[in-house]
Amino acid sequence: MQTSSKLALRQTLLDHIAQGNLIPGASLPSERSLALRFQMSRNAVREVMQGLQQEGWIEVRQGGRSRCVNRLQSYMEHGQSIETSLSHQLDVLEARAFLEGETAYFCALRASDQELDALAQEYRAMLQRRKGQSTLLKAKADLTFHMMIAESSHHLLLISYSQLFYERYFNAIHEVLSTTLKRYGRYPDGISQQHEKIHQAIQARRPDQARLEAKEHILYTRRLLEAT
Amino acid sequence: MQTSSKLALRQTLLDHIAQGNLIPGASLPSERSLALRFQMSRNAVREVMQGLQQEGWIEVRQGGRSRCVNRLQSYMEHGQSIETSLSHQLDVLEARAFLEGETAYFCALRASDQELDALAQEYRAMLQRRKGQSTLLKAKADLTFHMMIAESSHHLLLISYSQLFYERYFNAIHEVLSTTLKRYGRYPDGISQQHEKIHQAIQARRPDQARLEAKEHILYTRRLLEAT
DNA sequence: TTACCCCAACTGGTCTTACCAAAAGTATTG
DNA sequence: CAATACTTTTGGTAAGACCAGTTGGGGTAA
Repeated sequence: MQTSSKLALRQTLLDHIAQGNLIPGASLPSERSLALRFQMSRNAVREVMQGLQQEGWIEVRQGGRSRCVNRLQSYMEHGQSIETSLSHQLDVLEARAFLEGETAYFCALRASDQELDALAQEYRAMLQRRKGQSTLLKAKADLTFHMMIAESSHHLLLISYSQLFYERYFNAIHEVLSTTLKRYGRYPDGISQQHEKIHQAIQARRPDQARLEAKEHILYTRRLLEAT
Repeated sequence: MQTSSKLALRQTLLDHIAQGNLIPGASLPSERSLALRFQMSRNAVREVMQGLQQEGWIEVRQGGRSRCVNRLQSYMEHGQSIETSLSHQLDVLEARAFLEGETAYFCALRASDQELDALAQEYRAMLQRRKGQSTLLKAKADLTFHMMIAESSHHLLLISYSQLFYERYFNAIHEVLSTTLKRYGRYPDGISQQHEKIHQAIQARRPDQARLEAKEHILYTRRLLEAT
């Protein structure tokens, strides 16, 4: 009976990870609370956690919370240099186009109602904030919006990839935005409209439409940069 | 302090395995005794054991003792059919020639004095028993002698390999012995002499000599079979 | 307001004790 | 000698206590 509890706990946690409820970096419930919820001793919980840790799913530190791990990390450990060349930025945007399309697709498909509400709220806040702020903050707000979409996709691979992508290529993305803003003085109408279209498609739960809009949005940005 | 104990215990066990003191199939000390010996809680011991189990070093069953595992097992899981054809038997003997040579070498090099005594005792017993017994028992006695040499080699890879070898190819080996005995009516003098030479070389702790004799011993058997 | 620091609560790490369940060993019995 | 029943041993689980870091919030000072 207790052995099945251990398996149940393990499976539950793995499911949460696989389904994107426990995204990389998110903290797991404490051992004590899990023991309580699953009606098992903390001892048994620890053994499950240790197993998951050993398999590279979670990260455990004394005192701190246990965290879900981004398993793609090791695949990105090559080449620390973040290129700022034009060709590299174009490459980044090409990859991002695919990524954004898929995350938008799965977000529209899988996001919970609460997540959609939160997304709408963040979107409105982004519109407000956009009026008078530094380029850096605008870029951050932009990324936050896109990251929320990614996190609501409940797609482990996409979430992991997005995290690393934004972490690693933030400078490149910021550069693009900076260049674009410098040229137009403000967000081009195209970009604002595209954000709006993406958001509407997601809220309407139209996955294919969301994918199309998101992909086009990035490719539009790419064309702007390319025209330099 | 306790963390270092865990690492120490883990390293100690792994060392014992690597050095052939804990051969595959051998049982480990109980959790309670290890906790006592290493001055740590049984809890901590269990975590170490579980780690080793997860990495495939040991096998744990409730009630029974924990056992060291033969990690080569999975590499030998192909082809269940034990061929008794001549060509296959010759192949087996060729592989065995190398194996016996190496085990004899490391046995002469690394065996403890107690192990050499036990080997001498087994050798004498084998000589006595050889006089009037079934072919099957003679084959078993022969394999026991060779297996003792392998176990005294303190060479994890050779021990693991020998175990699987004898387990899997016992029938083939028995067949060879049976054919040989049928033809000569008894152990050929060559074989007895070779056993004697191997044993003496090991007891004299002359590794190269032991390897030479052991290899020659098997190749001699192989030639006998080949001459069929 | 902002930045910093400190302390209480929280979380993982370990130890102890007790009891259960399965295997292994031992004595008994046919 | 073999089969059986009993006892011991061993791993599995639980509960409680305490230690050792981390976290986060409130207070203080700049």
